[in-house]
Amino acid sequence: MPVRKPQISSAHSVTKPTQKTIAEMTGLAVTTVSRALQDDKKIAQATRLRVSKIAEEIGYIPDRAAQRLRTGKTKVISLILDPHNEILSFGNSLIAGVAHALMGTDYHLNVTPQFLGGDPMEPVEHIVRNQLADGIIFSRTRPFDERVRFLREHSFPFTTHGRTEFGYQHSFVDYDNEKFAYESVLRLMQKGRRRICIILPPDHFSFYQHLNYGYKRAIRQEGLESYIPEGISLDSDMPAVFEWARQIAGTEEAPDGFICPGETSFLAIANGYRQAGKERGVDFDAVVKSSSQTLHQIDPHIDNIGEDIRQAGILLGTNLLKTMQQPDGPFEQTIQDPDISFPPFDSFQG
Amino acid sequence: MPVRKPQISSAHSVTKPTQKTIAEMTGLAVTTVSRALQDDKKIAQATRLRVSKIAEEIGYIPDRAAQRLRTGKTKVISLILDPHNEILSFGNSLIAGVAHALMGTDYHLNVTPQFLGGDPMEPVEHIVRNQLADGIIFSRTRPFDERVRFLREHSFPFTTHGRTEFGYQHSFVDYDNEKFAYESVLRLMQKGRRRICIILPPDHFSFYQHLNYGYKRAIRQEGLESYIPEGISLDSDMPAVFEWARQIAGTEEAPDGFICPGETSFLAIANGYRQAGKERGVDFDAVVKSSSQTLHQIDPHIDNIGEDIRQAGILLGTNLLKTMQQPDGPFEQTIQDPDISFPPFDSFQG
DNA sequence: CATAGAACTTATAACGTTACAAATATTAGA
DNA sequence: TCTAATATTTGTAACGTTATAAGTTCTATG
Repeated sequence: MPVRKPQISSAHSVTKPTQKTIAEMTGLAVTTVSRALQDDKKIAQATRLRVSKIAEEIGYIPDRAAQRLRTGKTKVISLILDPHNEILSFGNSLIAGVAHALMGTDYHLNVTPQFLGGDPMEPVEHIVRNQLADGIIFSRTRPFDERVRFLREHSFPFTTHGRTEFGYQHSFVDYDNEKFAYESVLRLMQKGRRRICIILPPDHFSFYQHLNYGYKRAIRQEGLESYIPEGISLDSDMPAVFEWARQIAGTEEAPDGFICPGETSFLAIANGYRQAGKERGVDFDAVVKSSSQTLHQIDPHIDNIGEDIRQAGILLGTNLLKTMQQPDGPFEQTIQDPDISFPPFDSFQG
Repeated sequence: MPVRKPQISSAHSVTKPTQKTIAEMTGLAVTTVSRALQDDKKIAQATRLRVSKIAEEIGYIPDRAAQRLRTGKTKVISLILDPHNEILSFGNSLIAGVAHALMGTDYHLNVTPQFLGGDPMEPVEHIVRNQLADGIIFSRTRPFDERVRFLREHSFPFTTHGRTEFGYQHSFVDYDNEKFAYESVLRLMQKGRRRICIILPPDHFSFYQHLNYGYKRAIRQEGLESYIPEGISLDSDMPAVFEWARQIAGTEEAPDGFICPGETSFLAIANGYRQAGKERGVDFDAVVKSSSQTLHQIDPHIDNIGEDIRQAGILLGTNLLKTMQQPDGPFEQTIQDPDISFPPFDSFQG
């Protein structure tokens, strides 16, 4: 006689618990459960307590798809990341920071890759059109950033890493690149350098302006020579920078001081000069911007100015949350101060 | 004879178009529209064509929340990323690769940060419990990886970057670290190095075994000295590695050859040795594993063995898609070959 | 003790999609 | 021409949640 094997649905019920489950267990209506879970004050406190306790017990987890379908809220923050390598681990740090800010909230972090050289509008439009997030964070703003305009027009919450020059305001976190460049010039001059070169980002970015201004101001003020290489930017391929540095190192016009707003350009230049037989500390010096975890930790003798990108991520996350909670509230705007911690040096070095 | 007027909604309707919109425009039932959009052969080809044409015209985009609520499918692939910096731009490259593989499909990429030092099970459990994705990709497997076991038990589609040693099979992409280590030893020996040191990852990772085995095999074969530093791993802080290198460089037992399966350890060691007055190419040599875009491009004289992480991402993406389409299909397993391209060197260098 | 108001609960409908079963239209075969 | 089979379309219900409006019960006040 064939025996039908008993369906052993283990101790725990097979189907995942919903509000309906809780409603059946408590004898309440689903609506009441829903509102109790939202901690609606119109529901008796005793009920709210009872419901949340049972929810906890049976491991109830709200269905995000259903919530989203009903409310239109995705509970997702989208971080648009382009894989430039100006600062090593820029992406990692920013992700870590935003994720940290979102911990404890019911928001999820979604990282959308922005392909280098691709249309920066594309991911933004995609997210807005497909309702993929409730808020957007992006970086590398331009003075009149199309994305900012688009998101404003659609009243879509966002925060940026970097400033714009629109008449209206929006929430942002930026780094004081002007000060970075200014202080860098002074430091190099202090080391006796006169021909100081700065590697700038492509000129359509906002921080191009800031770096350039700080640099020029210090150069003029100190009566130094300005040197901005043609055809080389922060986004140039490393080999291109390397090759450029190697070639210029042997010429009359070779700079003896470099401002590198990112580790990669520094590495490329230092190597190029070395190939040409020139050593850092002897023939040239450099000030490098890096995030806390990298370069200056392995070479304490590098003149480093820090940009705390993880902290920027945290600020961006919390600011965006604020903006989403009260869309008409004040705009949170932070400009991070450069972390200057130069190693001591003997100004009369032999 | 009364003719049903086609609903002419104003030029641009204000509300976003749904299947209902299309149904009203065509006079079809919503069900028919739904099935036509799925290209169901039971629907007349003419109808399918008409529907898809209109859908295109009015910019219809299926509501993912509704689809998910109904079907249980999220159409999301989750990439779990831990922010180690063994290889610079590991994260960026992997993201770029997976995103590339997903292009053209209707799957979205979702990057879940795995906090360094956090429980590796946590993000996996979170995703499975909350139904946050249809498939998972994660890296840095362990021989008997809990995540693999968990996902298998839940019949949840996944692919890994790295192998495991379970009896059963699963889809993965891995790098031939054994060969990398082996070839690295040979290269260093070829350069006259005898005390060859390797920086290994923490020993619970699968690729610890592979690296270690390849290294040991070559060391034994060539009758060289093995040197594995205590307390230093690929995940050690850069300052710790730097400090260790600086100190050992001055001692009797200082290695003269280094195998660095990642750029950061190389940078730290090279700087440590330099601080101690020892130069690469003179007092020691190193073989570095890096992904295509970084180190060896700015210093062509570094002995580099490449790991194409972007390509790994592409494979992971496509393999996972395959696995999800046919859960009982064969497991795709790829082991990437190290890209060895040493610069020429004069073996009798003066 | 009646009653207004507060406190609390609930039924209904809807978000947009798709699975299922049922209905209708079309074609082929006798 | 009628029937059977096939091709195509449709109505209904449901996924899990929440907003709205409509209940119900309780409490305080006169």
